[in-house]
Amino acid sequence: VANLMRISELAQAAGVSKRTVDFYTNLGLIQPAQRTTGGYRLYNPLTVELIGTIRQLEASGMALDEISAQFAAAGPADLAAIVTRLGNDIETLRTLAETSGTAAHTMATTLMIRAHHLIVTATELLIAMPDV
Amino acid sequence: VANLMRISELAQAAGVSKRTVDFYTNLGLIQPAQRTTGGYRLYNPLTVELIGTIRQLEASGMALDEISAQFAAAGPADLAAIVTRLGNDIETLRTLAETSGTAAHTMATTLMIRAHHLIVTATELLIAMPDV
DNA sequence: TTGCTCCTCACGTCACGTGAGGTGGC
DNA sequence: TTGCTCCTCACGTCACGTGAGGTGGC
Repeated sequence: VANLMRISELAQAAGVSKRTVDFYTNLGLIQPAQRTTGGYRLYNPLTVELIGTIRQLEASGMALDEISAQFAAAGPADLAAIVTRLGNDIETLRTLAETSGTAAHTMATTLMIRAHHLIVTATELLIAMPDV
Repeated sequence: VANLMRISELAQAAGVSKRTVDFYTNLGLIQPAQRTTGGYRLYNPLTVELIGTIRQLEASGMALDEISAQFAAAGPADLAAIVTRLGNDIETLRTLAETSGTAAHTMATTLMIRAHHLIVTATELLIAMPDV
């Protein structure tokens, strides 16, 4: 196990404060790969990406404890099933969109933009997320 | 204009406290259709549904000021375009889903479930939202 | 010694309300 | 008068950090 990072290196590389790394560690969102005999945390460099992922998820509106719960989640959920269901529901929405009042239309658009952000974030995760 | 409601009727019908109706009114999220000469607010009964919509949007993670901004938004956004884009991006995600690690898979599933909630909410809006 | 780290306790900020109390309409 | 309403100022709670300060490792 080479190249483990101390907190300030990690913070710098991830673009957050040391305090935030400390905070996330205490929440259990990230864990040091090991500790020195003196108790210094030593992080796997992949944690840099993991922090990036956490920030993305936060920006998508997930609370830290939800993110934490997901990282701890046991089995692989059925992503394919939910994606299929999503596709179907979008078809429903598409037809509805053609005959709706403007106020609802505007609100719905906002929701769909948010949904789109989530989908983009999920895609980026599948492409880039380290399996820490 | 018949059947205007006072604050306690509205609160009761919408299932929120009078204080909350007051709060939303002050934020401009809802408006009384008129006021009595003494200043009592009189709300359109459709406001009951509107409050329901607001609660749904809140539950979907929208902040009140965003909801407010959307109600105030001018033009009809291009819902059809964003829905189409969403559909395309879901196709991308579907193919990715077949070859992803479990950690990313689990996170992505969570995001998709949230996206699905947004889509369901948007659909319900298009079906039910009063154009207040 | 110097600068780094850990830990803990407290504080800061923001969103979303809620309480209370004085005021006037009904 | 009674109960309703308005308004305002303050407080409560929770999430997400951040500050500061004492401690020990490097």
